[in-house]
Amino acid sequence: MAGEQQFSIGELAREFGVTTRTIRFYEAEGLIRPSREGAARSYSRGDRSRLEWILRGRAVGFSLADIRELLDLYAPGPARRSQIEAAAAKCRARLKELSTQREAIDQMVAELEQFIASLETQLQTME
Amino acid sequence: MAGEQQFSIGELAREFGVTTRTIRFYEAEGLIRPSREGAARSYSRGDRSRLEWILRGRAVGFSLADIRELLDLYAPGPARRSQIEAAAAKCRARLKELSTQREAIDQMVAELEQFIASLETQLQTME
DNA sequence: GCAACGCTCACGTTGCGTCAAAGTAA
DNA sequence: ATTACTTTGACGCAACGTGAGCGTTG
Repeated sequence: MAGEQQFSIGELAREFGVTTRTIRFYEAEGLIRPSREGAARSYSRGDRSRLEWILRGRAVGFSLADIRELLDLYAPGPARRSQIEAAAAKCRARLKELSTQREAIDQMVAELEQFIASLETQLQTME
Repeated sequence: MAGEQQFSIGELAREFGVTTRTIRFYEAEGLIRPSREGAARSYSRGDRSRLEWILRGRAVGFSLADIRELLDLYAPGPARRSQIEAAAAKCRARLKELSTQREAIDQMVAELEQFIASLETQLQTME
């Protein structure tokens, strides 16, 4: 029964494209609790998927505080209904922010294209 | 010829939904240079639209350093041909980044919607 | 014996928030 | 005289980056 695969911090960092500093920071913030082999951190599969989850949360723009809250949904056994509803509300709020961001990007694209055009006509009139 | 409208820092803050601290911070970073009426800052229409531009840049995720660079492109100058061409190149680079960002946002939206759906089915199975 | 990896401080950075203490205008 | 607005510090915070200086493992 020695089939329990463990990972070093460097392996996880390479796999997920973050620095070891980031992973240690999440531990200092109480988001992961890897075991130790001597002084070195040793990550189980559970730890690994927990980290993956954190990074996905980060990728959609959640703060670490948000992520901690969402992680707690799956931690203490049965999540309460009110917790789940709160989580869904947060997600919907984030969706709204994202659509605002999209609009800003579209505006910015239009402006940059206009600006480029004006630069090009400037080049035309120079010669 | 006294038709030049000026704005207070508070007016701009309210209009654009930011704090006065934010606006002063941008000034400290050299992004805006309002005139003064006594000790108080006084913003011209030019200053106002400059601020608007900064905020839109911020909304699409540019760093203040990025924004400063882009603002410098708009700034009136001797405008040599090579400079204009460099500016256009930078703008096109930004455009590429923006389309990448849009894709990232679309992905986030999709993931968040999925996650919300999973939360809702959880609520269903609770009762 | 040395490179590659790990560890723990600990200070630096960005983009503001959030007071404090004080001046000014209606 | 009170209220609303402004000013300049100056410290706090999130989420890490970036070393320093050291131990350990192949």
